[in-house]
Amino acid sequence: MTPRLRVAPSPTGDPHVGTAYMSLFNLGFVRRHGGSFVLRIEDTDRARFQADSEQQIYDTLRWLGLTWDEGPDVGGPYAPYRQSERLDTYRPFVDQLLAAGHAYRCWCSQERLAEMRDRQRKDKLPTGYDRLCLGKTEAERRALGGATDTPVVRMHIPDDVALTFTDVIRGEVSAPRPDDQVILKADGFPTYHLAVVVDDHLMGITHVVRGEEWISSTPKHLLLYRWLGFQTPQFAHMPLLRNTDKSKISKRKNPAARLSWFREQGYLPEALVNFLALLGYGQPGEEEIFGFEQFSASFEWTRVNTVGPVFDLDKLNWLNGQYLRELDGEQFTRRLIEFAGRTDMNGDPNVIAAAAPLVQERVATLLQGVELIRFLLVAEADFTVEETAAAKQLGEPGQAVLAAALPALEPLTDWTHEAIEHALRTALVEGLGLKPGKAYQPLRVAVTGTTVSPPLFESMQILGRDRSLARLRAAVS
RNA sequence: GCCCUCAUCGUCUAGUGGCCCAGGACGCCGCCCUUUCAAGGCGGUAGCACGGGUUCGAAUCCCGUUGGGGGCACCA
Repeated sequence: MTPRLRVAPSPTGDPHVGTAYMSLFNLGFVRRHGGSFVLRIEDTDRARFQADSEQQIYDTLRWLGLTWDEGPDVGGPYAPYRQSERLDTYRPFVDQLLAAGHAYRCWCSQERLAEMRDRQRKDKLPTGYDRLCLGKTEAERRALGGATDTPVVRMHIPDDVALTFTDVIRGEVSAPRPDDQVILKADGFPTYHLAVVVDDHLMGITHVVRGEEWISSTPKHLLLYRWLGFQTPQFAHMPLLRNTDKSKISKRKNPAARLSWFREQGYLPEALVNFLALLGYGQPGEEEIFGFEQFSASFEWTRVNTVGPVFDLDKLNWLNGQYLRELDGEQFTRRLIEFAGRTDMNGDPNVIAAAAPLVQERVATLLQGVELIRFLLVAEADFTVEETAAAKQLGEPGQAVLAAALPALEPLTDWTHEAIEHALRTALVEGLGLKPGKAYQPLRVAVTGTTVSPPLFESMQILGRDRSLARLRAAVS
């Protein structure tokens, strides 16, 4: 049997990093065993639906190279792959469950349900639907009050519902006893529970890979599979990615929960993939740096850990730096220019190309790279020197350095970093008897505006004679 | 509150009864290199949550405690 796995994000905002995490593990398994990876859009919640979100899902996943074999945009034998376009598909199954007595209509209003929950909470009882509508006709139910015109359909959970199942990551797992879960909402849309089971079956999904938070609803799904006569797939409940405080990773507490954040910050997709593969997973070998091919070649569900890993940006930064430095110069330059093009530092590509070799081994992200050469990219009128840097380096001693440096540089006709270095070394280190650090730092501040920059002489060469001298003169007080 | 689930350095992990007075990586600290910052090199800090068992022997097995996490929606 060739495996068919799917990832099923809902278009409800910025794609979540968890979507990439699940996709990576799905794909690792699929590529190893020669199966198919399916992308399905689960847009059954029209209250939270965001139109542009679906495109963002495609863009970020493609950026990471986690591509699917079937999906709404590429088609496939089981189309449509968007749940909102499959409403007619779900209806007969609901009717079938209703007819068999496995489901029933419920007219309880949201208000009544909320009150019921509050009361259960207060009485320290387990929460769950109290089955007021079970076995009643609409008229009988209406007589009791707290009813609405538009009923939902609920599962009728039997007393002997199976609470344990086998998970390919965790082994035997038991889950809490479910209540009579809604499977068809008042607006005619199915809930997740019905839709996944039906779609996974119809689409031939063999392994259901999802987050740990779904363990508690698996018994409901198992029941649905049985009632509908579907073969149950295998389950893999992945550990949840965590914030630093160990809570489930959230966009509110963690910028890294937003998948597009990594791109904005200038992370390399291959570094992110490597990092994600490291999370909650034993390494394929000694080496921590490896690509998707290696990950996939030895992929095993049993190697996935059951503890939710904290998303550690320090490690990602290190990894990204490693990938950045492994790039050959041309590649790095290309990526840096491309990245700059998406920021407000969209400067002259030739300048970026000239400066790229100076920053490649100094930065962890492309964003840092662009920021480091900002002083080369800004319009001269917008150039400013940081206040704290000026206060520190452009005082008395700094002015002496400037006074000696300017006459040494002004006569230079050969504006190369070698010539600049020679002139400055002669004038400052030998002439004034300064240590190199003391000698060059004021110039660095004057020319780059900060105390941290790429190498000074090369920077001045790229900046050019006129702009360099102008900035040095401007720093004289 | 109820149910489920998990537990090795700060973080990611190796470890499946003796090879472990626990190994690697990131971070952190120190030194070297050095025009700043990085990168690189060298060295260091730090952990089996706790308490009982089982066993000749436990990080590894069992029980309990504590702690963490998740779920308990007409959200996924």
